[in-house]
Amino acid sequence: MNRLSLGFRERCYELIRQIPQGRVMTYGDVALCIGKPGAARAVGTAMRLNPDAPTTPCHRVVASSGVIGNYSGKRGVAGKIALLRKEGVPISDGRVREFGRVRWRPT
DNA sequence: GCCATGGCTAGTA
DNA sequence: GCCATGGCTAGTA
Repeated sequence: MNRLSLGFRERCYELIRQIPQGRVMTYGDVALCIGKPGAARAVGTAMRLNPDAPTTPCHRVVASSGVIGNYSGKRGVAGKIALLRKEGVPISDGRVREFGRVRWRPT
């Protein structure tokens, strides 16, 4: 499947499937990486419509501030936090700690 | 086509 | 203020 033929949502999903366990990306970086700078909010929409969370790991996408952000999968934000913690992402007070180290960008 | 609705955010105050 | 989605309506054919 040629990635240029994929729609916005599929491009998002394909990208976030590359995020390693224990790491996160921001909505804005996802937008940037698929060539749609400024579409952070639309990335949120795509994540909301993710048909198979958490297999397609939309829980690994957080706000640019390090704040966890929303989650429409099982158990909502609590579920998102639980998944991330299980994967080794340090979280307290609703934000990712050591954000600089945990934040991931494709190489 | 228009409009409302969001898992948002850079940049002002 | 931005952008993809989805629902709905004029207004054409």
